[in-house]
Formats: sequence, structure tokens, C-alpha cells
Amino acid sequence: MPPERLRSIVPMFGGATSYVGTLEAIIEYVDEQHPTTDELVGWHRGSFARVSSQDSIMRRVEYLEDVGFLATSDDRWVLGPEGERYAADPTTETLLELMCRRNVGLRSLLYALSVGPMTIEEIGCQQLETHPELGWNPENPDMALQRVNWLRSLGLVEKDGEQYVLSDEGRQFTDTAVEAWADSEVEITSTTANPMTAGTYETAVEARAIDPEFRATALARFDRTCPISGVDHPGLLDVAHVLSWSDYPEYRADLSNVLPLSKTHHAAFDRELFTIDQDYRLRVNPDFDTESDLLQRTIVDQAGEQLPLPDGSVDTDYVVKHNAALEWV
DNA sequence: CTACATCGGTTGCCCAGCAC
DNA sequence: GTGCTGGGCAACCGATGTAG
Repeated sequence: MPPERLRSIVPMFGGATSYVGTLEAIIEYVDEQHPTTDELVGWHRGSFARVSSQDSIMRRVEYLEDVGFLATSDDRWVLGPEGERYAADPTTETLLELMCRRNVGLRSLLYALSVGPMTIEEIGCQQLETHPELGWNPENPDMALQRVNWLRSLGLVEKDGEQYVLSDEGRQFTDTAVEAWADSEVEITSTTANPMTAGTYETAVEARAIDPEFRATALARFDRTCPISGVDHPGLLDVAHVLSWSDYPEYRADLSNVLPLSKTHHAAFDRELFTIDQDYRLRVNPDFDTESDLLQRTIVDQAGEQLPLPDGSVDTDYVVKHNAALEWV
């Protein structure tokens, strides 16, 4: 079982875009000197003019220990397993991989930013909606800031006035992360499996595995409810792609190409028994015939009804493209 | 055994002060 | 002026202790 992922992400000294540089300097110093705690604190005081408080320094150091960059051995600080890994391969990819693996919310923030620029307030709301366990005050931007500042220091996010935007590197990451991180939480959910509450596994119609943080981000955008059926149990919801996973790999990680559907309605959508149009109205395949009360009520009877989808949540260009392949639309 | 108190560590929050 | 940063406080939480 992997160690539990960290909810709090601690900022580094040196400023919003320098976290990585500071981290590298600490790793280099610890690797060379194997300092005692006093020496490590002294090094911080000498390296950063405004830094003095031992508490403040140790908060950073202990966070780095929790992540695995640092460890203690005989009263001295040495590199932890992740520190060794990063020292051996000091690339953005390595650092991002292990930060994402050890911290909740970094990937979901990147997915959310891939849809478009966000203000710090929007980032705070996105993190809270996607990861309710974070539980911080949505009015206060501090927690959101230190997350986005890590991503800025990693070169994945840039600040543009009030807005934070994904850089090219950030976009490259999200494009592959949906699949690369597909099973990242499977072990956790299987060891704590509770069929009434388990919500982070993916058993799509075609057993498609996706990054649990992508799934969580997608579901949070729609209040974790299937807009067709009203099903709101996360274990019964799939992330359905408008432009299909197999035919349009370039849109796999695109949040405006997905919507949450109950497993039944996902299957019906993939089998082209219904679709939505550019006004988010339900269109039903005229050949679709059913004796099922559920399908009659949620699909057939709702033909032409507008679905409760937030404006712009699904890209209408994708809808048009999807529907162009259906001869009955 | 239960309920309550205590304690120590953690972490969200606020603010003074600095740099621009 | 204003936006940002580090310092420090206090609320919170789980673990442990204790009284009834």
C-alpha cells in the first residue's frame, strides 16, 4: 500500500517561482554535508536574508521529509528515497511525477487549467470541489496560491495578470497524464473498499482506466450527477467522452469533451441510442425502443428537453462533430 | 466501558513588513 | 500604494490519560 498522499502543500522560501531552485539547493547541501538540524537551520538563515524563524524553517524541512526528499539518520539529515531519485535524475518530469504522487490535487489543477485560464479564487474553488477533504476556507487564497506556485516553479503554469494559464509543458503533461496515472489510486481504494462509498475507481463500459484525479475533476464540474438520469452515486458514474477515446486520442484529457453519465446511460450514449445537440438538448435515436421504465423515463420521455449542463461545460464543437457521424440527427 | 480532559503536533489563517 | 512573503498564532485533531 502506498503511503498516504499529503493534503497540505508547503511553500518554499525564495518566492513564488523559485520553489524548485530552493529545493535543489537544499538537496545539494544535504547530500554534501549531511547536516544536523541546527546546521540545516543555520544554512537556511544564511541562504535567505529574511528567513530566521526555526519553526518556519522546520515546517519546510518536515514537509520535504514527508514527501521523501529528506530523511534523518543518526541525528543528521540525508537524502530520502525521492531526494536520491531526483538527485540522480534532476528533470522536471521526475520532480513533477513525485510531487503529483505524494500530493493531492496538483494533477486535477492542471486538468482544470487545461480548459482555460483561472483566477486564484477559481483555483481555490476547483480544488475544494474536486477534493472536498481539503476543507480549507474558500475565501482565503493562501492554500490555492502555494499549490499554483509549485506548478509555476515547475514551469507548468504561468501568471498572466490576474489569471493563471497552463504553459506548453503543462499541456504536454495533461495530454499524457490521463492514461499515465490511470491506476494511481487503485491500491488505496481496493484496500479500503466499501461498496457504498468507493468513488475513485473506473469501470467504464469498455473498462477504460483513467487518472482518478481527472475523473474527480470531471465529476466535480457537474456536481457529481449524471445530467440525464440524476444518478449521483460516484461509484455508478462514468466519465463519458463525447468524441470517443479510441477515435480521438487528442481529446482524451480534454475536460470539455467529457460529461458524467450513469453506467447505463454511458453505454446507451456509446451505442448511439441518444445524443445531445449544441443547445444541450437530448436527442433520441428513432430506432431506440425499450420496455424499461427507467430508460423510457430518463431518455425517451426527455427527448428534446434541455439538460442541466453549465454553459460551456461541454464544447459544442465536439458535440457537432460527434453528431455528424449519426445519420439520424 | 464511557465520557471527558489533557497534550502535542499539525495546518489553516492572518498580518506586519518588505520589495517593487 | 500594493502585492507578496515569512512569522506566528490559534483552531483543530488524534492519541493518551483519567475520573466516574
